[in-house]
Amino acid sequence: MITETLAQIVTTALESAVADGVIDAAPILSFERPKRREHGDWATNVALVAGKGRGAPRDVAAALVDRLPPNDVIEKVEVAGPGFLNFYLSPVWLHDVVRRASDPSQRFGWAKRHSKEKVNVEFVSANPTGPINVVSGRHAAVGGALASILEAAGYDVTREFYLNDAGRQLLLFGESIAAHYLRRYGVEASVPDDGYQGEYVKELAEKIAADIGDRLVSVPAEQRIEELTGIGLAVMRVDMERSLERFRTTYDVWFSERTLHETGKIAEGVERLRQKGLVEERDGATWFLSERLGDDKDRVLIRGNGVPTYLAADVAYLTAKFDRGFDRLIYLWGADHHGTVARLKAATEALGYDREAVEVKLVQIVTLKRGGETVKASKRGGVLVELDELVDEVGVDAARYTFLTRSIDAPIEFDIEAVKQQAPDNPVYYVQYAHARICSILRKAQEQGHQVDVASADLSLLVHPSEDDLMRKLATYEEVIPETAALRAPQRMTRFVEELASTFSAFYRDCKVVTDDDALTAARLSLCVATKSVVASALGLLGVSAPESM
RNA sequence: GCGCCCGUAGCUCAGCCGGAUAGAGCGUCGGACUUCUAAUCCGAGGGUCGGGGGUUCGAAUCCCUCCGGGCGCGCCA
Repeated sequence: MITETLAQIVTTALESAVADGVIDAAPILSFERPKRREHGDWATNVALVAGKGRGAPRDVAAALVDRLPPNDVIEKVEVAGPGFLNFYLSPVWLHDVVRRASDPSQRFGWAKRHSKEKVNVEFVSANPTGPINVVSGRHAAVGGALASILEAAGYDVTREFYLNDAGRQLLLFGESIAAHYLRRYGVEASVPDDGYQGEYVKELAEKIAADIGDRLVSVPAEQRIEELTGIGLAVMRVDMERSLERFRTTYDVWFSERTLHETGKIAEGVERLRQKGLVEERDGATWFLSERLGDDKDRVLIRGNGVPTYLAADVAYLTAKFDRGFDRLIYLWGADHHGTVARLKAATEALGYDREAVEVKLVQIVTLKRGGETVKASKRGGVLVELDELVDEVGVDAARYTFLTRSIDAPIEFDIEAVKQQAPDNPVYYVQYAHARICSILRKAQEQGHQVDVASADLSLLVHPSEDDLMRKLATYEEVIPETAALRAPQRMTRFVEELASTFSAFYRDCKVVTDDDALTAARLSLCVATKSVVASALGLLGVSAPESM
């Protein structure tokens, strides 16, 4: 990457300046891309930092310029403003970018060296007691994009869904199905007050009845509920997976909470904590002394009735993940779960793992609205906006893109009517249109007998400011991937691809690609191919399609 | 009361790991299609970056404080 080369050059100058007593020590060196074109290709503030207290950062900057070793990268250096060093690079590096970017098999922008770090990204993990809703859709879009971007940044990533297929919620779900099932056969029954009221439960019960008939009507209630829970769970599980796949969200692992209970892992986890002296029996329950490890208060692991809490399962699950060899666990949780982060971190430390290896990203609330009216999404209450419904209305691309332009820290007000209405104006189409347009140009070039051969094209013909801008924008992709991954901020990728599309549009406006000038046409076609490849790559990481025509 | 998040253009939001003149989309107003895709482009208008204080050569960005909004503070998940 060009910044590495620049860093080497400037470091040499810094060392020389230290040796000569111009500055005391070489500060941390960083480069940034100036917002304004006249500030060069890359800038650094080292002189400002190193000159601190010495009064004249500009003098330090000038001294550094004098000490830059000879090289074939930097075309010009200027000392600017309070003491910035602005570097203007030789166009050769941009040509190199175009060549590398134009070949999709080279995966331009992706990490060259693969980290050994194994990362587990767990996201959505919704209760399997109802269809995937719009809120989970945000998690699916963000988690999936984040996982892909981490992969591009060189991590070994596993996408995981934690299936809460145990516990009270599931029982309530089973009881709710059973009530509808019985009523279907004329037996009086009602859904528990705290059960699942949604219409889909009735449909589910009827579907099951159609499959298995009335054989569960006359069996003991306990058996009926157990069997219906199992069948209902399996149906919902398939349904969720299908909705998520339709939303271009796939998983490597569906991890069942139930297996933790059945294999004794939960009891083991409690024992491990007990051995650390962090478990205490109190009021008939088993407590984790998490307050000692930074939590607000101690937490119950095993209730008085012998049933483990969600935390106990989390402890076992945490262990299971580390046992599978992961170095880092990223959890995407709804912001309403932030209160449980401290206990998970406490458990991490208690079990002897690195606190920092567990990273909980809180995805802020999605407030659902429908025509201005707030709807409280709740599976149990029966009010929900299904992801499938959103996809039916606005399509996968627009839905994903809408979620991916926002920071996970930003609460989203999601008015489904407004989103449907605005769908045609969604910026995603702008980006896709740019891609389709490039494809159209390439088709036209081919019709006219132009061959695209980036290797032999004379890229030094690309001298128009719009060509220059486009090459520079392409070059930034190499920083966008690692930055987006490091900040866990998929919206950066969305912004980037939008800017790239916009920069391409300016190029399209100013520079006719297919002309009688064969050499220039070849150069511009190369730029088109590179742009197409980067747009497709970025959209791919976001899970958005890149159409050949629109 | 305590904790976490948010407050930036009319609306929805980027920018926040300190940098040079704060951005985008939508909306509004005015322009551009015999042209490689007008799902586009060009231009205009629009801002006490919630208020105040501090740190710094430099603050939308870091710290403190206040105000406003959201979420959470269970032997629920």
